[in-house]
Amino acid sequence: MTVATGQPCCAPIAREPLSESAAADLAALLKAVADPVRLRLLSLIASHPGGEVCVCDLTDAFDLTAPTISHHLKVLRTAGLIGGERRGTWVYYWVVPAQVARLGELFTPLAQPAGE
Amino acid sequence: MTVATGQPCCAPIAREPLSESAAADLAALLKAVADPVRLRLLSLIASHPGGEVCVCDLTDAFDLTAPTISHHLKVLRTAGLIGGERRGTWVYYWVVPAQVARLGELFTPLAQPAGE
DNA sequence: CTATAATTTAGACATATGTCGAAGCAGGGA
DNA sequence: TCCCTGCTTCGACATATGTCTAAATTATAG
Repeated sequence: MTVATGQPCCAPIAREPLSESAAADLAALLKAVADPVRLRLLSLIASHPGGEVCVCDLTDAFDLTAPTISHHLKVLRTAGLIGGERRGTWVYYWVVPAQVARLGELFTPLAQPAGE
Repeated sequence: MTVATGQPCCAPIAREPLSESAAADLAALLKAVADPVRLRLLSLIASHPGGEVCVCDLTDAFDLTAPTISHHLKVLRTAGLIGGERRGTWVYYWVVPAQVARLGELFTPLAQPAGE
């Protein structure tokens, strides 16, 4: 009848129907990571020792032109998932943990379907 | 220096660079939820007492035609995020927790940037 | 000041995606 | 049997997205 797990019960998504505006907001965030290249970019940046990566290193990891990588980085940045800064000749990017965490929280404690 | 949280440290995405195929696979899953309508649909289904919802109830919640709702449900279903079945006159849908959990796990224990 | 290297911006183009109206397919009743 | 209701499939269409080439921008080195 009631939930069997020790969870605080239910991801936001399962607790109550998402409002139209919350859905739009979250969908925009999800769109930013719903691309193979951007997922890999995010992973590359997040897993890099030091937490920062030079664009030059990112470009080498793909079979894509620099403008394309730049475009994807901009999408991630606009979504607030990464931050970036120019330092001399190179530009460095790092992840913004709080924003990435929003994605995780959305689905995580889902587990059981609502009623059960 | 080392991570300060009690976390098992780092979501898969931050532990090591995602492989090309893993990224493609996960991006497909994320694409399925990276839409305001589908997010709301998933939330409506997940939060419904009983864990099942009739399509007729879903259609009423949106300013969209039935074919469009049907299309979105198919996308969610193809991604394995929901299951569905016809029972007499009506068709019911429910969420598949394991698949939804994959999304949460991807980002959840991220927290700190890798190196720090 | 000019040349070179690292990124981003701009513009173009092909493909993918969201939405609709019309038609097709069950099931349940008269 | 015939029809009506609920849902899906089909085809069309406008918009969004990913990628490229060419050009602009910013910084360092001669």
